[in-house]
Amino acid sequence: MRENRASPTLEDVARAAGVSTATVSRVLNYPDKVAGATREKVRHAVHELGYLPHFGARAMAANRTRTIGAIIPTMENAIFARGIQAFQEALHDRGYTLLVASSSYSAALEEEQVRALVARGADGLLLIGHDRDPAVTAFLERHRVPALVSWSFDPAARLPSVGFDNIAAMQALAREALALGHRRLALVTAPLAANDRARGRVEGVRRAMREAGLASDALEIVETAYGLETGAAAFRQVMAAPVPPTMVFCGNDVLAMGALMAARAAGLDVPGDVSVTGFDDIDLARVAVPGLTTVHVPHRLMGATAARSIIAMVEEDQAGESLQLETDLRWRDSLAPPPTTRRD
Amino acid sequence: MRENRASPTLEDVARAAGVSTATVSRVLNYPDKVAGATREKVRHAVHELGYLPHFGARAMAANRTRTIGAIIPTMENAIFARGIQAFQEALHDRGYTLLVASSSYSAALEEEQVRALVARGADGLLLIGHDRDPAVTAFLERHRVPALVSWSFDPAARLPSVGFDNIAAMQALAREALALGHRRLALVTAPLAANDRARGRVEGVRRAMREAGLASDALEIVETAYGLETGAAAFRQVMAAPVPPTMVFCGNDVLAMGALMAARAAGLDVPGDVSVTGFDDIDLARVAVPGLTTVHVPHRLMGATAARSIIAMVEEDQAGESLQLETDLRWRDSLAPPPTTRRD
DNA sequence: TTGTAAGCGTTATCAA
DNA sequence: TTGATAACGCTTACAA
Repeated sequence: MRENRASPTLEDVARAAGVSTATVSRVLNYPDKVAGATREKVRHAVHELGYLPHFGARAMAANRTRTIGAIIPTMENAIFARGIQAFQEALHDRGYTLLVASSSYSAALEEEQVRALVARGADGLLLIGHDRDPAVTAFLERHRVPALVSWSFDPAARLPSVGFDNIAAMQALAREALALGHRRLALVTAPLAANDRARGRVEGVRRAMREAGLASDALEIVETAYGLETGAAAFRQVMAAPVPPTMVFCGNDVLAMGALMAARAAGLDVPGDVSVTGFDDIDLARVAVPGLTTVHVPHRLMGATAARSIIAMVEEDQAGESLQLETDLRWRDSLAPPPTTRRD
Repeated sequence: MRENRASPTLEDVARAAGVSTATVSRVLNYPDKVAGATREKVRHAVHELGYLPHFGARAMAANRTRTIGAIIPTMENAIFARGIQAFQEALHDRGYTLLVASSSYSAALEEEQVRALVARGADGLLLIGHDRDPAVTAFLERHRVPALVSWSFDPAARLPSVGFDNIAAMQALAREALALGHRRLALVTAPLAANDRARGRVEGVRRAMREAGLASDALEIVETAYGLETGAAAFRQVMAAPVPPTMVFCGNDVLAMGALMAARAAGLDVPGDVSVTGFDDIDLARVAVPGLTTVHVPHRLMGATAARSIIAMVEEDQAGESLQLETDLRWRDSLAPPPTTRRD
């Protein structure tokens, strides 16, 4: 059995090249520590045999994998796709491989994924948002795996972060809406528990309301799972109020697209009858009819910056420095002054 | 240095529990081969120490990882997201972990990713489409890693596949367009090289044209990279012809959304002035204005079926059986009869 | 510049 | 039911 070894090993290569395994390993890892002729001989043998280093063996011997893990709430939508893509491109440029796992917005699943990625030898981890069981951070510390938070910025948090200020970003948007004259406000958001980004965005609207002298608890809030249909349903719910809002903030662009869908289906004109805004500025926002006014997040920059940061943490055993990025408003067509006609 | 060992090992657990490492390993892998009391002692120690098996060591000793790799052209869009999500859920249910890599629609990168995943110990691989360098298949054979193709079905291909017939699916759509009276047809597609799905869809339109007695080389084709903007540009190009088409097929929904965007920007009514169709039926297709008529692909079913199939290949050393899934037309608003007015 | 050999943390075979 | 112990494939002192 097993006469036909499936994959050649270092030893096979060494034998073929007539050198020791140490030399082959050196050629693979520190080419210039080996004489030119030897190097070529070895490379030839490697190629000839179709040799592939065994990752597990390497991880065990070297105790590092040049692998970074990332755990995002979901792969199924565009919100994280662009940033993660940039993250992975930047990692790749530095010779690192990205392993992506998704938590389905579940704290328990996130914890499981953290363990899975650490077990797989991730040298460092990228996590989304600051909200999580301290046990997770403790686990990471115990295993000496550096972690960086993104999509959220909080210099006071336990883990370093590369992200933006969700409160300020939403507050800026809400200020504009208030300046246009909106007074009856509603907000559709992802579930707030264990989601500091979502809570930050709510807080942003509230602060803008207080600034404008409004009672911030007058804000009608509907929490719902991520999705087009759920966004549509939440919008319907919010508009079913005896005195419906003239302005519906959505915690992200996908929920906002759902709201736009529901509005059209209900024969409501956006922004004539009601204004709708999103958050993220994903591709969809431009395709929407009407164009979706939203908060632009510099996803690609964020991903690239996060990559640089986590690599520094891994390689230089650095504490990890927090970095704040700026967001800005993208005016399109879905936000306008409220209807002037008093119907009641 | 390194006095404080970072992660506890099997040996630490064994010592804490007062048993041998073999027993700890048994508790972890074959719990019922160990006496109840011993088992509990060990489990307690595992928990106490926060022990986590070292993946690399395990891979090396057991020569399997319960990991499946998947290489998709891109993570940045929705086309693969849903299917892959279903794939991973099904794998998870069976105790497997999914590793996703993306090839950016590049054959060379795909090859690199295949090697990376095999090096990481993937027990099996999911690939998209049948087009690839035979060297890749040879490599997989040499390393004894079973692979399954999805998003395309071809019982004659070298690798087994779980997917649908791209030709027939597009042909069915094109038949409808022809039945509505369209005669000047154009098609916007992803680059055809190394993409059997895209080529199949073109062929589908051509066959329908021939069936209808049309010269199939009258089909105007524009190849372009994946994206909203590129789809828009390709649409503009196609419509700039001296005699513009009344019908623009798009090879996927994202290109179609780009076309819709461009049409709106150009003041063209869809489907009044020109009909547009997509392929895939991603979420966007429903949000589009007008609603996008497209080919529905059973992504979730495909992912789940592929998972079952690849696991069978891995566990039972099975050859892998090919399975064809059905697609169907989703009528929405972007396809209608051509304008009746003769302008020329 | 190259080779020898000792780990790295598991699993699995064989004995007890 | 449990324990020794030999792999597994690689990296890296240390020696030559």
